[in-house]
Amino acid sequence: MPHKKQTKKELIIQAALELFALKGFYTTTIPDIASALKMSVGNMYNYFKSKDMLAKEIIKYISIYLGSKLQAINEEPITTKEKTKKIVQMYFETASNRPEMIDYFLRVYLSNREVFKDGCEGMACVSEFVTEVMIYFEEGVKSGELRDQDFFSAFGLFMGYLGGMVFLNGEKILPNELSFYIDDISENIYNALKK
Amino acid sequence: MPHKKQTKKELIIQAALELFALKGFYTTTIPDIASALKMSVGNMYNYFKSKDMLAKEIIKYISIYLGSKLQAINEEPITTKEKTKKIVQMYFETASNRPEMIDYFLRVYLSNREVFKDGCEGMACVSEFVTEVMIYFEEGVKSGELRDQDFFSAFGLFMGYLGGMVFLNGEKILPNELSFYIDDISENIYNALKK
Amino acid sequence: MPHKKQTKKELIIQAALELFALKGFYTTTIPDIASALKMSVGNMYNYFKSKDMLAKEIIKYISIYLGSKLQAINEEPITTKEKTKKIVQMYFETASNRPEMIDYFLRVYLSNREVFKDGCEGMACVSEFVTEVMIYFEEGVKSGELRDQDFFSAFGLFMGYLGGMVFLNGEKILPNELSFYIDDISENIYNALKK
Amino acid sequence: MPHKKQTKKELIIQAALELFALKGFYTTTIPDIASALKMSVGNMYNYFKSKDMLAKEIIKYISIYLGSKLQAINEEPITTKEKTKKIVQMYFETASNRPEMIDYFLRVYLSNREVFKDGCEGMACVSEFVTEVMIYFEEGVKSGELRDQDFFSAFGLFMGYLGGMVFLNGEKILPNELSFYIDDISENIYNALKK
DNA sequence: GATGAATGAGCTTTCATTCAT
DNA sequence: AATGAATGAAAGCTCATTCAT
Repeated sequence: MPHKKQTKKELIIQAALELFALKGFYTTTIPDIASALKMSVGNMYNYFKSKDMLAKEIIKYISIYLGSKLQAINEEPITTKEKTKKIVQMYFETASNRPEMIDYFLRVYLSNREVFKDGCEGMACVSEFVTEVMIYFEEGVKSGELRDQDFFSAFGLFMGYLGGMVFLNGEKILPNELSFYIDDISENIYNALKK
Repeated sequence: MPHKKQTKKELIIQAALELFALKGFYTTTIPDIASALKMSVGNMYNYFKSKDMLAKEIIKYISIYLGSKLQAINEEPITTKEKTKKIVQMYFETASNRPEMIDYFLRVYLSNREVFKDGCEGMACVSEFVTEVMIYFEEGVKSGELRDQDFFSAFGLFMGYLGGMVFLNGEKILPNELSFYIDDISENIYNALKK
Repeated sequence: MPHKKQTKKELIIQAALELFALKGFYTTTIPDIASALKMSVGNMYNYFKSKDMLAKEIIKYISIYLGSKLQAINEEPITTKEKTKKIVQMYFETASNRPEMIDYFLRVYLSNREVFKDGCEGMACVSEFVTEVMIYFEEGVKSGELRDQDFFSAFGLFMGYLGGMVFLNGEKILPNELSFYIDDISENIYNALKK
Repeated sequence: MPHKKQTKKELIIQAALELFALKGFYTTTIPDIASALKMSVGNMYNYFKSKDMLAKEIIKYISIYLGSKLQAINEEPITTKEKTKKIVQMYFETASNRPEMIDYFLRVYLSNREVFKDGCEGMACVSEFVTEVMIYFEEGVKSGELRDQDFFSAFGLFMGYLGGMVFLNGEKILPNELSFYIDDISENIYNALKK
């Protein structure tokens, strides 16, 4: 029954994702995850070779999830300015509805180099996501809306900015909800990138 | 000899800062730090109550260090546009010359909530730094150069952007050195914040 | 189908024998054996009650195998001196052609007392083999060729010597192949035992 | 206090040696050893890097112990025939008084290849012992008492024979005490090796 | 007979912290 | 202030065995 196995693997990914994002990679133990799933520790290892491998599968999972959301926006017949806002909106919505996704990205993936060293070189484990940002940017340049600057500078702005805001929100030091900032921020970003 | 104690405390902070930034908080052990200092493990505990307390002292130390650099820029009689560039420059220079400072900020402080939970609520442990960003921003607004938007939105942009670039640089996926991007980035930021 | 069951049981014994001899009893897992046989772990347990029981059945199997080889030699109408050489020859041939047999004997059976404690007391699990050595010895005494010493002293010489040589060969520290030593060794043994 | 550390290391070696010899390498746990010493598990690791390393240090210790006993015999101004008997005697006395030494050799070292693979290649970890056997043999040849056969053939005889007897004794299937066989066995060996 | 997911006890090893010296 | 041996809880991971299908 390969389908059932797939299903259980995803259950594990989901539970581990939430715990890693909430408590951190090193402070979440395999028994923590197993008991959240009412599953035995030993059985966890029938689905993942090691804690590190699990962490890597999770970031892939997130990359695919966010990448597909971005792809949908990229495919809409709208201006780059409108896409910019939609992306910010999507990012903040994800941060609200599935905060573990963004938190994992920021707090587990970006911060524990040693875990992702082997197997996630460069952006190998987040390629689906990065690719879509690249498409957004290149189409904006092609259509004449965006300045043709170095992609990584633009990428750093976009992702750093959004990540920074989500972080501040997580620290509960933003006076308003994330959604409150959507207009300001997408305008800031667009202003920074436009021709 | 309280002076000498202060000195040794700083030596510990410096060594721990480097190791935590390089290897991560959980993968750096107290014996690691002690042996880097050719000091006994037991003696370390004469200067710090616990590994967590050491981590908190380090972030304070960084906050004061970066805060004073920012203060110097804030006090210069130049336009906000010029300040913006100088801040970007200073940040990237720090990232080049003392990478452990920025890395610690990004990879230890921002990512290990559980460690800083008690004692660093809100921005308590980085107040010196945040205060100077606030001053930069408020003076820019007062002088009429910057739009009077929510401070945290501006802060998130500034810090998220710069942090994102340093992260990309650390991952060795930037095609150029950080200094290459100073103009682009300070322009992007200024464009995003200006009136 | 009791016959088919016997067959599969022997397949398991053969595979387990090879793996135990090669990798050791404790470092060979039941899944190792099962996957070598392309059989499920659960099904293995339809044929053997436990890993220990499997180990015991294997040593019996080896005892019967070697015992029958010895019996054939014992039944030949030749002198004890000639038999001695034939036994050495047979032992070394087995060590060359089916090294797992001798290795299992030396490295699994002789070394893991705790496994064979219950059920293989004394020489219970190698009786077929020991019995034939006994016959060889007693006939040699009866015929006047061998000195009538304590059987176990003779047995220890014979088996210890051969085992020691096979061990040295396995360690790859013998400068020559085992067959090179057949004459020397059978002469040494015969000299030691003769009247 | 390096002396104290040395002392404790030897205590650990002695306790581990006994337990490994008695219960086997894999069935003896580090907690077993620690509690036999009334020492904490963690502290054990201040003296040995791993269970495997401990096993390797033990075999070295035994090699040195037996080597020095052999050396004393080798240095006596007696015939090779007399030395032969003394060696058998010494070996059996050790097997009686410190059975863990011989048992470890036979049941742990000889049988768990995988443990000693790295660091004990060839006879690297038993060189002290083997060297003395070599000296015994070569001097016997030089003095004209022993036949000049391949050393390893002689070594296999000697050690295999003695090991086999100790094994049979351990299995409690020898009708007499080991010492009972000293004359028989040393005569057998001498007859086998003499010119 | 056959499967392989599931269990859970138990292993080796690590490490923050303490404390006698 | 300084040492580093000692502690012991807890981690990641393994594997013989079971059992629902």
